[in-house]
Amino acid sequence: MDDCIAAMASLPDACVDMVFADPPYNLQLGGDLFRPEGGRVDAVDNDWDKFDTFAAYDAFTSAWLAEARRILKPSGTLWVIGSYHNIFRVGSRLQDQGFWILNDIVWRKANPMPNFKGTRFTNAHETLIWAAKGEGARYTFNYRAMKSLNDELQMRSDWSFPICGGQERLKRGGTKAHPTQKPEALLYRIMLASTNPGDIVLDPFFGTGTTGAVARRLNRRWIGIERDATYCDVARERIEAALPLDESAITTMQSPKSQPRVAFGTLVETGAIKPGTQVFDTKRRWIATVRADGSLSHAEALGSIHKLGAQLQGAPSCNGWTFWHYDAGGTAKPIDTLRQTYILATEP
Amino acid sequence: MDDCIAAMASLPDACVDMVFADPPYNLQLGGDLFRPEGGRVDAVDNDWDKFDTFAAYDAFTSAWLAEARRILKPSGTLWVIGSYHNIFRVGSRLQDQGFWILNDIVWRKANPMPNFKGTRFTNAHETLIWAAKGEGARYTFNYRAMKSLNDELQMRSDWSFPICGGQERLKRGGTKAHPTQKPEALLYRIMLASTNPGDIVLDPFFGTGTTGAVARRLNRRWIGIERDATYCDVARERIEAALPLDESAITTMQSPKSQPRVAFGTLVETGAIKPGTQVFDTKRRWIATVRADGSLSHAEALGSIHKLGAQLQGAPSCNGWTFWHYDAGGTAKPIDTLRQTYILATEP
DNA sequence: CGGCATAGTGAATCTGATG
DNA sequence: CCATCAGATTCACTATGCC
Repeated sequence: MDDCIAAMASLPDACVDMVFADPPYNLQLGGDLFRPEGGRVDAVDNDWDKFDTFAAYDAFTSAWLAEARRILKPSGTLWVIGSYHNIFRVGSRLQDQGFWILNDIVWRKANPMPNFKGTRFTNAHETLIWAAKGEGARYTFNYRAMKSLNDELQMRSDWSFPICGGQERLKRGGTKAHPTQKPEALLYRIMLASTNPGDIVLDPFFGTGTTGAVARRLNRRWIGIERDATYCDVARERIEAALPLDESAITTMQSPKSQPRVAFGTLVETGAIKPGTQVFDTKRRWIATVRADGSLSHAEALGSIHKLGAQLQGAPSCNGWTFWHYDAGGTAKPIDTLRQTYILATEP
Repeated sequence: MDDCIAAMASLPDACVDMVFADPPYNLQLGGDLFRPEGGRVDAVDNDWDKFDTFAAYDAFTSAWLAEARRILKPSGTLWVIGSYHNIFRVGSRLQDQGFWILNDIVWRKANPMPNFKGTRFTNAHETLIWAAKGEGARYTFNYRAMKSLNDELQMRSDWSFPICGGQERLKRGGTKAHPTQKPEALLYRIMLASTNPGDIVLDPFFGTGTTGAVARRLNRRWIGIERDATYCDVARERIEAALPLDESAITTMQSPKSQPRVAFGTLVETGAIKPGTQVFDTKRRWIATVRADGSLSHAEALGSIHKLGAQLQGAPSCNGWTFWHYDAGGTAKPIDTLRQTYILATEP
């Protein structure tokens, strides 16, 4: 239970892998929170007052963003959720601070509250920003896990989830415990996409602890900052009840990138494919010969499986593992098959 | 043909009913990007999208927004479209100038370009901001027309349209006449929602004149500002050919209602089925385990509900929804039951 | 003329490890 | 810092051409 800026300030540099933030955006509520030190302008004019309010909100935003950026590891990422009231201000400030936006994500609400007066479009979505610590920074994106979640199609930037209600909605004395409780499904996808098991996730506006509950289920570590004691109580109770998922269920589809790398030369050395063997592309436009050092030759041309494939096609690059095939008892198989067999045989 | 700020400056105060702006996005692209099959992506590399710094982009944004606000009637509204590269900066500046945001609208693209390298989520939407001239200003919103367009349900803030292609995409010498032509359906909905017949619509970044063509069809007057002479030529030709639509054509402008597609992963995320749950076929020949990313595992085999079902049976394909079952209090039910329940619970 | 295979394309901040 | 190289990576839709 603490003010989020002060609490983050007490943490060391570069200590967390991900920050998820659901900052307040009701400009009236807790107005004094957003006042910059001594900057109160005694205004009567509405426009001036509004400017003052934006300036105060911006100062608050910049302050917590700066702390969040400081405590993020170089490879860490930031997630912020908001609506049109505040998201443009937040997005602009985080760009100013050097954060590098990776995606903006739209959460489409399956069952939003209607616009009762019929004066605008039904507000049926909220916006999330996903940002790395800076341009060119490395970051975690579990591409294969996301693709798997979406029936083997790339996960898009628009996500559909119902709003938080029913059993999931936490109550206190018959009424909702928190006005803007986020669905666990949203945090589930966020953490599965951009963190690994054991990573540390920090939420500076913890509320009733959705971030903590999902982190526990997915075997991530978490830090929650919340200054309202009642919310803290609700969160504690809830997270204790959240059961971690079994290790085997948490493992996700891995990208080939994270598999051990095997050189084609190793397959030649171990006898999986013999020097002198002929390899070819699917349409048999080119036939090349495997050499003792793991290179391929075709007429005068010579190079690695990738380089030769690219050169012959006149392409900028080529994945030799899937381009070149060998004859396996009458049927053509990509040489990648040999690599997979080798990996399976040598894995402990 | 003119610079947009100078051209707007030559107009009197409060003379237009609506401004639609599709400003440069400031994409900040790096080097060439190649597709997996080898082709090169034809990127937006035009000079008009190049800005040295955020500060330069912001100054440009504030300048054209100020002119747009000046020439708007008190009851007029502004529409701006952008992506995460620029929309937060634009939104923040327009709020600073006193514009009052009415909605942010998400254009969900039915057929976006994929993320070829698998490094981020597929960028599948763009964002529009709809704003009145100030807080409390009167404005036009044709609530009934929008509700009617949407099968008698309130129009939501997320709109689905295909990107502009096919016959609609304007060509010049065999290639696209403009790199970022917007679909007419988008402008159609915007004008139908927020203007009346005879109103004046101004577009400071006219391009190939989508705004003008739709305005003519809907019997609105228009002003287009464009400094590129070639774009102007294309626009003139196009608008001359644009004929007012009859009723039957209007109904075809609506996007076809797409069948709700639910990924198995969504059921895992929303807790409808938990990671670690065991699923099996009717004859219980195979038992598989649900994993956190919505894939199934069975011994060494691993894949989507469809892929794994096909693989185990040695079949070319398999409908995993009806093949796999779960234990529902003693009786086996196909996992499709869960999907149907989810659709019923979340469809508006 | 239809069906099917192949090719092309769209506002994109699009690799990572090693030397 | 840069250069080099292994090797991973795509969805929906339109247009064209062949049979």
